[in-house]
Amino acid sequence: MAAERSDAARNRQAILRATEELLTRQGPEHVSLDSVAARAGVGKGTVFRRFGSRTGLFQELLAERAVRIRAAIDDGPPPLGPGAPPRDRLLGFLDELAVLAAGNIALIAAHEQACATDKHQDPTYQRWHGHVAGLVREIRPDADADFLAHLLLASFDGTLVRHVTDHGGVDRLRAAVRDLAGTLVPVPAGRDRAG
Amino acid sequence: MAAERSDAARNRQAILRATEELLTRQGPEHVSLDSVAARAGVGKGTVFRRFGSRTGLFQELLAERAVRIRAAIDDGPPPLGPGAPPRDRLLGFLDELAVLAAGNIALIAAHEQACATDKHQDPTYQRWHGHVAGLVREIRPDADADFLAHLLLASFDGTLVRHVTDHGGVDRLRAAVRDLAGTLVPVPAGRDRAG
DNA sequence: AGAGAAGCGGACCGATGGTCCGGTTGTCCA
DNA sequence: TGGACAACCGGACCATCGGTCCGCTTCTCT
Repeated sequence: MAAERSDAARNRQAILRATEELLTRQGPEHVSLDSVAARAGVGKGTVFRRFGSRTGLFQELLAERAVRIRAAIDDGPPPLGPGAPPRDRLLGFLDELAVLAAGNIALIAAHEQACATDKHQDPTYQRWHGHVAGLVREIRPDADADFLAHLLLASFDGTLVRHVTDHGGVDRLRAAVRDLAGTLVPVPAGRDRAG
Repeated sequence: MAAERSDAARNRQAILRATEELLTRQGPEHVSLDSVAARAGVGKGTVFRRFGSRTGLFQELLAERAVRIRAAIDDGPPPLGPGAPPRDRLLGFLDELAVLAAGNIALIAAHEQACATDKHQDPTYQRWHGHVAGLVREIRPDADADFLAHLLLASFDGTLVRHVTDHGGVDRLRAAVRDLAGTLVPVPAGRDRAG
């Protein structure tokens, strides 16, 4: 795993930026790898050599956007980072994801489309799922944490996010997710959130 | 809207059966319209004339599989049909969907893939969503019923269903969905389901 | 039986993801 | 500084797939 050659690194960046740009400019369905290559000013072969496939490209782009959250969870301050009560960590994490998703709808949609068959194989998704499932399991050992984690993450499905934020903005999504997770995961002791 | 010509009706059936067959025989991704046409013994044009598009074909196939549930909800006996308490109707409906989904994984997956961009436009999905959202709204007027309904239906995402039923069978899915909906939707008065 | 509409099939098209290889460029050592 | 080698580049090329089109066939109705 020697370091990338300088031209290779430059091209990788060019491709990523070009993809971002095209994603925000037009619907995610209309971003073909030809157009990405053209906009990045590289050959199509270069795109595939760097990212392996359409799927790989969007996976890497998502990973890049999610790196901040990842760091915050692994060793950031509470409530996201280790140390806080599991329920707080869960709600905090999902709130971060809501913001991320709302701000990257096109990317999310493209990512889903590209990963269609093997959605659960994506490293970023797996990390998210592992984190959520772990927290859920901690709080509700009786529940099907694996399933619930997948379901909670389904809140950030591209179509759904677009639909929700179109009528109510980011805050509607955040509120809905908070309510959802808050209801699914009991408060350790005491009162629940009254509407 | 005169009745279909007899050869047209025959071909429609042939196409639907061929699609079913290919879906169960191989992965949903590998069912191309060429192969459907070939297996049905008709020309490709016929497939498109009947169903408009790949999306239309899978939508119609799903509608056909769901017609039983639809009838049960519109004017069947409780708890699915009108008359039962909303919570019972909701849990009953979701349980039916769980069984349907588990028994038609390939179709569900193909349908999702085909409807990728406009998942929420599918008539069957809209009907399901409307039903669920209505019931949720009835029980929890304070909640974001629209969002919750989409999320509850996300339990039947193809990838998820396959994953869950692969490790635990239909019953795991049914139990998980029952627990999920049961938790999200409060019991009118009294105790909740322990363990 | 005959006429006209409805339907048929498969050649054809454009787009797209993915591959390949002859030529180019960066890197590293002398 | 120069040269040799590996890594990399680009874009022509390929296969597949959803979707269209139109000349020919078949059903239906009188």
